Amino acid sequence: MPSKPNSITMDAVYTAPGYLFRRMQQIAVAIFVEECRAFDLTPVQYAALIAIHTHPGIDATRLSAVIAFDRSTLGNVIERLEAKKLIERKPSTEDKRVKLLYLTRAGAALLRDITPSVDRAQARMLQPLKPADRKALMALLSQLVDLNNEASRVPLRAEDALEHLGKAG
Amino acid sequence: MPSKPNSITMDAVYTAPGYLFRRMQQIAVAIFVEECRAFDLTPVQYAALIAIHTHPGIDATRLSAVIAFDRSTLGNVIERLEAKKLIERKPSTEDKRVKLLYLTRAGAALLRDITPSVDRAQARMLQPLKPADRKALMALLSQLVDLNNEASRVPLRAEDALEHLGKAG
DNA sequence: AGTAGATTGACAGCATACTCACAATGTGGA
DNA sequence: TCCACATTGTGAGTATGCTGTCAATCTACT
Repeated sequence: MPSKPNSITMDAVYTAPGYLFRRMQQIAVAIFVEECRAFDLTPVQYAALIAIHTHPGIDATRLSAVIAFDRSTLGNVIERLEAKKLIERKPSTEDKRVKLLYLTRAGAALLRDITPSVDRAQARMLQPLKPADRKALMALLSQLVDLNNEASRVPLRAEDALEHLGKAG
Repeated sequence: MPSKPNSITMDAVYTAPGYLFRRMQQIAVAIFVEECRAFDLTPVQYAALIAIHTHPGIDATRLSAVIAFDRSTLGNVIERLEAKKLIERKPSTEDKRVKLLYLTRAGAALLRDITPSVDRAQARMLQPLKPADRKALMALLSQLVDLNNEASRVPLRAEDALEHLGKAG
């Protein structure tokens, strides 16, 4: 079924990098949610919990840099995590604008319990590929994400997380 | 900077396939929007326009299958495209439930004019990689998306688009 | 013919993901 | 000191992306 020359076809969509990235993200989220259904946690909420666990007492702005997540959106995510009693917000004594984030005991427990499900989800995403191809894909994608970091609206700033250590009480 | 054994660190996030897919999608959308700012068109709206151009008279349900896009969301996308006068909705004479989708003259013109910008955006997404690596990444990702098609909530059904041909007036 | 079940588009609701704007607060330079 | 500027959290607004449900309609089976 040859297409007319000069005509726009669906190939312009199906073979475009952007389309493949969108599809893969869709698939990844679907697999994550399915595997973690029992815990009622989204991929973003999981990333936020991990970051707060790794950097107790981090504030929202720094958290957004650490997980490359828009600050406005993060506000809602934090609200939901707080409503589920997985994290706590405590005002900083040094800066009245800042609210520091901590895992609750329930949050820490959930993080421990959900790990096997998350690992299963991550494995499932790559499962259809041969092991060597999985490694190759991850290597290329890591590179590309790193090299394109500044192109996104919210670049990843992993080192930002360390700043609060000098200030915290 | 060694981490404690048994402790959960940010590596659990940064090296996870799901996180890389999310980051890459974020970056891809940012680049697309930036390149196509003059046309005020999102990646999803672009995909929908291409699909309607390729399959004039398609209905919303089949369109959602052709671009692997959730039907509920697609309703809003169609509304916005209609508001911008890029597409038209005409009731089907054969099935009173169905509304058939067509590009307007303005929609066709925009599709023609935006193509260079879209191509530039797609190229920019992969630019940081060496040409051979770009090909390798796209090949692996195409494979993975295809093999994982059923895992997503809205699997791609490219062949669905052909069904309306037998029915249309 | 008539009805059970499927399909279609629409709607409500939740969760990302971004824009811009704003008040409260903090910081550094004149 | 005081004032311009930056930062922090928050809010409104838009756009995906999903879950449901619903009425209208169509199809297939009896």
